[in-house]
Amino acid sequence: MLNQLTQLDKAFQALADPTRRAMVERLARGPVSVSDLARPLDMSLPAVMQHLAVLESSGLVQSRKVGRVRTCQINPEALSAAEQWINQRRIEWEHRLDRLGQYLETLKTEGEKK
Amino acid sequence: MLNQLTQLDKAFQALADPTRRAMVERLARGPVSVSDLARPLDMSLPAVMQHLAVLESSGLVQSRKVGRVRTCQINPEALSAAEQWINQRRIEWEHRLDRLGQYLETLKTEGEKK
DNA sequence: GCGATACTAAAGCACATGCTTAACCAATTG
DNA sequence: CAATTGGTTAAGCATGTGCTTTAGTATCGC
Repeated sequence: MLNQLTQLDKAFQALADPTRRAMVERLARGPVSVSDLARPLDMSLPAVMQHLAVLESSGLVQSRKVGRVRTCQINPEALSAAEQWINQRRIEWEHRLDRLGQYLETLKTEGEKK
Repeated sequence: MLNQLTQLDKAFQALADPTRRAMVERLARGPVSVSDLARPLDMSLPAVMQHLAVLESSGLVQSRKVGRVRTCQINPEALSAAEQWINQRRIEWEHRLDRLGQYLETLKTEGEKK
């Protein structure tokens, strides 16, 4: 719960870039090699490598090299950590609205008693 | 679905900063004025204003000024847009694993027939 | 072994980000 | 109306980000 905050920083920052989101979208359909990952992207291979490094250091993606080809995979756990942070804020907000609604309802019925 | 990509960039980028996440956490518990929002944060008011500007341009937060006090509120729609993007990638990945599992299961029963 | 393939490492550069301080304005409050 | 409170603007600066190019180093297929 301590260093995890830093992991959230990294996860959201990784997802903030459209190129990296495109990479994640591709990886969600299955593991791919670096050069396959790079093929549809309009930039140099080193640039893609740098994006991959960001994704890996955020924990969103893992990769391992076999022979000369590095294969990348999504890590759903890191993905759901980010998802849950957002989810909790939304839930919290909605509960607040519920309580507010109940309160207003109380005021209303109190008013009717008079 | 077109400009929304840019909105996703902004939403994730907004959430990538721990100060801004702290602000969102505070706002999830209810609307607050700018100076109340700033109070627990260890930085100048202008710095907080700049973070607020980022949150607003991402659509995650809305604010309006009455008299001399600006009150900030969370916008759950923008929050859930980001949440859903992540969710879809995770779902996609899990479905892939399901299909893979079924395929392996098929291979297994095929093998048993022999 | 030898060329092609698949990455990797390093340096450099333009632009964005996250602060700061120093004014400044506009509603309240006494 | 003067002082305070709550917010805003602008400028400046250190550091970070997203590329590029150039120059490698390991495999792989013949």
